[in-house]
Order: sequence, then C-alpha cells, then structure tokens
Amino acid sequence: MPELPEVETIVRCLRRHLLGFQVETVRLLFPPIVRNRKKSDLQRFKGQRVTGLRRRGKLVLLDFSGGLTMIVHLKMTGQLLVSPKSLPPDKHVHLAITFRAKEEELRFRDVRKFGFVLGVPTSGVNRTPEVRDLGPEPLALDLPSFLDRLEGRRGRLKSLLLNQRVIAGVGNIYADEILFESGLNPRAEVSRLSRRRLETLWSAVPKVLNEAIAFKGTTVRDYRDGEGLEGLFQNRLKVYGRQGEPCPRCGTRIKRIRVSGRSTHFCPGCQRR
DNA sequence: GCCACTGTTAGCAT
DNA sequence: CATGCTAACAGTGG
Repeated sequence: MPELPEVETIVRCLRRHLLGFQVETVRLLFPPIVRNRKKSDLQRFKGQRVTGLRRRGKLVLLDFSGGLTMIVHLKMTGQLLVSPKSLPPDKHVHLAITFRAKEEELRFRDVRKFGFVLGVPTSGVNRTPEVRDLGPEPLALDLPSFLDRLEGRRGRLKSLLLNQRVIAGVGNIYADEILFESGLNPRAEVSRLSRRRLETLWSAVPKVLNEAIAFKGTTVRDYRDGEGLEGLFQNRLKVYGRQGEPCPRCGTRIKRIRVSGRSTHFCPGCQRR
C-alpha cells in the first residue's frame, strides 16, 4: 500500500517522535520479517540513538549512532507505529523497539507479512541490493535524465511507471493518477510515445506526488502514519477506485481494466492515447 | 464455505 | 537483458 507519499508522511511523522532517542530493547516477535542472515544482528541497535529518518523510493531508512541503519519496506500492509508500551500489541506486530525515557515504542506491524526489516552499516546502505537497484527519486529528476531512463524501453506505459528500477516510489494508485493527470493511456506503448507526451508525463509525476504528500497520503484500507492516522488524499483521487463515476475533466464514465496484472483506472474520454 | 480481490515485488518463464 | 505473470500472506466482501 504505502507508495512514495505515504512513506514520506511516515518518515516525517517518525522524525518528530523518535529523533535523538536511545534504543533500550529490540523485541523480534516474528523473525522471518528480518532479512539479515543472522536475526540477532538487530540486537546491535541496542544503546544507539536515532540520528535521522530518510526515505528512498518506498523504503524507510532509520539511521542510528554507531553507524547503523535499519531499512524497512512496508510492501502492501506494513505499518510503522509509535504506540504506548501499555497498549498490548496485536498478533500482527512483528518487531518492537523501546527507547530510554520514552513511554512509546516503535512497532513494525504487517498483516500480510510481505514487508521486511534489514539492519546494515550506514556506509553500505547504497550498496545493499534493495537500495542499489532503485531508479532515481521522482521529486528530484530533471527532464533530460527522465528521458534518458526511458530511452530504449518498451512495454505498457503503466508498467514503466511501476518499475522501481526506472523511477523509485510510484505504485498502483499514483501510477493511475499520474496517467490521468498526463492524459495518457495506461496501455500506451512506451517506445511509441512522442517526446512531447513524455514531457507531459514527466511534469505530472512530481505534481501528483507532491499534492498527495501535502494531504498526507492515501488510505484505501490499511495505510496509517506513525501515529496511526489515516491519510486525506483518498477524497482527492481523480480515477483510482472511481470506476463508474464521471470523469472530473470530461464527464465520461471512468473505466477499470487490467494492465500487466494490475487493476487500472482511467478515463476513456481524455486518456485515449 | 468458496472464490475473487487487494496498495508490492522476487523469482521464474518467455 | 528486458518484459510479463505469479505466488508469497492474510483479510474482506460477495
């Protein structure tokens, strides 16, 4: 679920709550969510202070003193929650970190268990495959670099937006919204798009993502920020989940189709190609 | 109860 | 190498 705007919102929220606190205990309740060979690697974080929170694509990076970083991917249903220690965790909480002189603990909760946590040296973050294989950040991507990335690519336009090696952070919801904003068809063949259309696409990407960040992300079902709060952008979605409703631009009924295995929402009126 | 569906992506097939 | 499908898991809704 969490795509770039949701992860960005979580990171900003956790920053306010966790920065400077020193880890007291690390409780691993469901070891398979840890991607390190040795699950005990996470115990190295004990005694370290939180020095920073960052986002890369859809990954959350928690930096600690002692040169350690915790990489978290929330996949479909993962959550990072700051919860009172007095509130008993439910069965979907797989990791809990307590801090000195803090009544709340940080919990990694994930109903579907697709998400993961990985402890690495901060100096090696960019060399870990999860980070290394990501494309550029869409909010800091100039037009020439964008066009370079698409050079020689083929396939459906939507698959391209979803490909994290091309651009990092766009998922199913925002891919649909970006394509609507651009007036481009999700099934368009990438290699046949004019330069002008690619330019339109390029400008729509940060436009949609920044607006979604301003509204603290989209809650369809599971997404919550670090405080357990829902996003507000779901009310402002133009096409995602709005099949059967009139297009806000031209009034045509929004359709829902399947593109490379993903449910896809678009307006047949203003996204003809 | 059964079946289809879900916001991601690794791993395999083509 | 690039691109396309599917399964991994759990829950929900028809």
